[in-house]
Amino acid sequence: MKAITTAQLEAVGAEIMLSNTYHLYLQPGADIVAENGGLHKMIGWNKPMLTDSGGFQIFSLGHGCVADEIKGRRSFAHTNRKLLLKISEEGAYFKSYIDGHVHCLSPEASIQAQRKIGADIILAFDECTPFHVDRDYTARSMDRSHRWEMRSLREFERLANGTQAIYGIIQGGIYGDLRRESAQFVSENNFFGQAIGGSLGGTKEQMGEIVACACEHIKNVRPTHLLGIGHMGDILSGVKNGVDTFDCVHPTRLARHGGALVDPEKNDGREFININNSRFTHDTQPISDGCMCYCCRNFSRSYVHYLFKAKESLSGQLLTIHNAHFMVNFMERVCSLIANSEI
RNA sequence: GGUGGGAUAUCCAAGUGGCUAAAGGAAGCAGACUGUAAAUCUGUCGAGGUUUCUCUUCGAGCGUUCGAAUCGCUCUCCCACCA
Repeated sequence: MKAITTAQLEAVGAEIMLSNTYHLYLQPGADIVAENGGLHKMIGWNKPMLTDSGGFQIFSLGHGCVADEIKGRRSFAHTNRKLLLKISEEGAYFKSYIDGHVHCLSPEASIQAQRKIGADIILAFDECTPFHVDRDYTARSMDRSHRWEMRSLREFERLANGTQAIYGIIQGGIYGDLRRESAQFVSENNFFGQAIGGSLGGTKEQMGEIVACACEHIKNVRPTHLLGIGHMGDILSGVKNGVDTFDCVHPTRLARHGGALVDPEKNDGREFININNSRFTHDTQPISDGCMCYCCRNFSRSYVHYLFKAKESLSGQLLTIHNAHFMVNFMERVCSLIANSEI
């Protein structure tokens, strides 16, 4: 988690953290994490943790920014360098963006790295299928992901020490029948839970349909995770379809860029305010009225605005605390709505 | 007192006769951000008008030229060095 300490995260009420196998694999390396006693110990986080398999990052190298692909947008960054070299049955060959060395991340290599990192929940290695790809490719990619997931499961069972659980991943892109097939595949195999991944379409409406379709065909009562989704409306929509957990860079990245999450009902439907805006220069109110986070209890919009204008690193830290608190609080409200049968 | 260098839009700074309302930064203003190569990226950025348009601008003034931020003269102010 960028711009925030684990102590601050705990204070905010966060219960679980997602970490990134791909980045830890390249730097500092899974062995270094293991030498530090595992990731929990290394970063001082005594609560649950999951790791992504690295699939998303590797395939973002081949298609520009996958976040853009998922949304059907053209990527605007990292487009010049082709770092994804080859996808074979064995795994994905790619060049390190750090030093140019060629690596192959296979299901076995990903699981081995995740074993060393030591998160409580790990993910099977899959191919994150992009948006700008035809049905035929999506189908073949899904089949390969299924084979990779089975290899992930076997490697996981081979290395199992009783402290980790593994999720399968539902692929299938924007095609309902493929999503159904993939959901059935994951349900029928011995995963602890399942995550919904890959392209979720070009619009929020399409994303809602795809998630609903995937959830509909899950044939068990295991936990379901929706990968990479974190706007409030999308979370609510996912929850209504039966999704249990989410992960997303949005709250923390937004924070570092000056975006503070707020109640849309009090802000013309907008989910955040841009604290950089000049209208906050003299605004001595807290970011979010009534918010109990460290930032809102102590500081004004005017002060945070000034910190951003002055490019103080504390600026991103304060808003990251606020946004993290805001999301935890939001999910607590969602939980109580479920408890009261209101959704 | 002498010699040399300089003065460009909010700031820094290119530009030495027409392609210059004037490169490039910064600041300012706004936008984007959904399994994090993002403390990043994009747009805008003299004043007006809906576009091809008009007006004002490169220290000040006068001049040369069809045409000047760019050439000449005078002045003002800064900087360096020598007395």
